[in-house]
Amino acid sequence: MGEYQLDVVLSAVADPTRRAILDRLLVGDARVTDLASAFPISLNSTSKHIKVLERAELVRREVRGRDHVLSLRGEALGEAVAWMEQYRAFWEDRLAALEAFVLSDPVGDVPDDEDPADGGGAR
Amino acid sequence: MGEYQLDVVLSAVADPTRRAILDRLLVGDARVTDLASAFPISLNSTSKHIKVLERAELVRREVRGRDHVLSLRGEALGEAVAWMEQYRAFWEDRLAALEAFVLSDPVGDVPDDEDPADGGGAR
DNA sequence: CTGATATTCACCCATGCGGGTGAATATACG
DNA sequence: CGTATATTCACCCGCATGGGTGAATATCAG
Repeated sequence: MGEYQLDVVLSAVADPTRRAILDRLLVGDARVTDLASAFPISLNSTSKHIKVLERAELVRREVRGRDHVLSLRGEALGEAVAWMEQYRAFWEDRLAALEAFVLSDPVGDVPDDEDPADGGGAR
Repeated sequence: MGEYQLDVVLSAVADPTRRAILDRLLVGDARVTDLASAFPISLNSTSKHIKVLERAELVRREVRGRDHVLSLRGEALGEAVAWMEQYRAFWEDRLAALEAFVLSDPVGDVPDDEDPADGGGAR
């Protein structure tokens, strides 16, 4: 839910191997061994990565006899994206805004020195 | 760009303190000291976190004399979100899709065959 | 120049993490 | 039953990381 889960999810996805695992699962479900053989890491290491992804609720495990079938489960990513959306204004509309005032301000009164908001003030 | 930057960005954002710093910058620019005093960590530690955020291109530093003013710079988050969007189908439209075929298939001929993507199956 | 403020640099320390190996444990198969 | 396969458990190792302290390094103010 809150902060903690975001920690778990983001740090889980921060690892390239784990992202690769997720990418692989995007194609279809797979067993631990399948995943292990798809990457240059040991079966054991793969097992650990999976556990991390499981804790982050990014994969679901279905035990079928001796096989553990992993499948994708992206809700957690949805939450992560939701958090990032807060910052959307800082990557989207950014160029648009710049372009906008540049075009609409032939005088050249460019506020290149951003307003320091509240930041500077104190002390 | 590719994989590497995603590593840097995601691991940068995976830390709660760094996310808090970003949240703080959402309100307005701030100096290193301002950020440090806003959290229970030392000035030094704050400086390090900022450097990490800088490497991830999540904050911009403008040196004004002895003050370093930090400001938000979310493009990188945009890329991260772009990566996550790949998995959108696994959290969004999930219920919608389920509901959809349930409603549009009164016969009950559900494609429950071996659709691996589902995984949810019975249990 | 001298002192105060803002940041960083250079270390130190504990912990966590990715990866590896070898031994359990569970399930399938003959 | 016994053997092979699938996963995990228990450790071990190297390294990065978060956090801390104290000493540089800049810049501002007298």
